[in-house]
Amino acid sequence: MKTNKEEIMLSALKLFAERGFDAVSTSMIAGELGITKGALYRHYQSKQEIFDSIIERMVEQDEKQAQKTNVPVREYEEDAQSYEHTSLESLCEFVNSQYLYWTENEFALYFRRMITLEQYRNEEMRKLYRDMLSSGPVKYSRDLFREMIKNDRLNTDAKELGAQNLAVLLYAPLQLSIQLFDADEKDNETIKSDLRRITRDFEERWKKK
Amino acid sequence: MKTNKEEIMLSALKLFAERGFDAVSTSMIAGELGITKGALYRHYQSKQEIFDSIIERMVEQDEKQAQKTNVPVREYEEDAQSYEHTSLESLCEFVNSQYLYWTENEFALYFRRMITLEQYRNEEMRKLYRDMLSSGPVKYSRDLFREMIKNDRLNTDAKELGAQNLAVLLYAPLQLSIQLFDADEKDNETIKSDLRRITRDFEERWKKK
DNA sequence: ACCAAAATTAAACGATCGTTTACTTCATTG
DNA sequence: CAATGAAGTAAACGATCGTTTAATTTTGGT
Repeated sequence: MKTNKEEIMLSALKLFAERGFDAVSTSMIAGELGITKGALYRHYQSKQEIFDSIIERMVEQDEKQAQKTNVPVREYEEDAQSYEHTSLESLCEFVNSQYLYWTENEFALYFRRMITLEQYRNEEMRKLYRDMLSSGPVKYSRDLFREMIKNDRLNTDAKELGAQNLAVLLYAPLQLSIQLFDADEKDNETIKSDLRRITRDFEERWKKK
Repeated sequence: MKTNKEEIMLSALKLFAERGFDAVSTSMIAGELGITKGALYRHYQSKQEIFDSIIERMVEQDEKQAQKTNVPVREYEEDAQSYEHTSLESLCEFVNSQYLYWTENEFALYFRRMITLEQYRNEEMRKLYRDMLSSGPVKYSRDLFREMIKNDRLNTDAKELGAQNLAVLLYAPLQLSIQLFDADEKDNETIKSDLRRITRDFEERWKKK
């Protein structure tokens, strides 16, 4: 029965996502894997190192995920060039793919819950939660809307409402949909199609006539 | 220096909201109050009892808060009568007052964070989180929209979109606004007025012409 | 000012925490 | 097949957990 680092990380992640880092003991992690806690230390130097490697893994995966989407990368490239070809359509598509990512990708699902539980602990965790799940994506799409307004890709109503509010209107339903998923996973299909309906409505409403 | 139950409850709540129930020790709670942990047990039988009394207190306060709003109470009264006089305007007002409640009422603010950290622990906590903060309010306003559609108080676009999606569109910006507040409390005033702008837009969009 | 009641302290309880140690079992490969 | 290193076990470490106990201090009413 050879346990590897990957298995330990996933078992620990699932427990951290349910109870939070401090509430999960090394015995619990080991128990989940059918080994004793001493054996964990053959693979990781400490419980903290397991946590750190989860973060590291997620940051990597998130960067890969960002590259796959149609929208420009989330890095701070002030280069306006990259924003130039963003369409309302691809932004809405991005929202729907984000829902799938945070609910159906196993690692992303549990990581999201874990970081939700750790967000108020210290500045580092708060920043991670912010960048990946709350104000980060909002700021990011606000910048895209700003550019789209400047380039006259949206209608006059959109210009009047402003980039920040547009970003909130687009991103908020995604956030709530994810929460509804957590409330009852069985509603997944309904939530998914409702979100699709809502983004279609969004697209229709603000596109240039 | 006479410590009372109220002080203990609030100190414990603030710590629970930062770290989660399991991660907070009785020594930490006592330390926050400038006493030793043994003294806590003159007021509460156990650490769990402190937690339980926080829940109890919040449920009471939440019922009071619900009665103060213009919208009908959230109880399961299938009595359609009570929904009859709900207006789009009062629903939007409700959303804005909810933002104030969950960010500026001290007890509600810390309780919300605490229950956010406990939501995945067990079915009881999940239900509490759901009822107070996620699918509960959505279902509640969905029912209101359903009744408003039936009574022909909304325009044809609203009818076509459906009560559930309207509820999501109304409630989601509130949820995200609260998250933005948590991300950076200094933005409170901006977030507040943005939310007001968004609900005004909502009202304008779906009201019967 | 005194005295009972209430509040607090310091110390100890067994349990469990994260981690280390010494020893045993397993799996691979030359 | 024997040997070698990795993987796992069981036990112990000191620290801290939630809780209890006994002694001490503080408080409030007459």
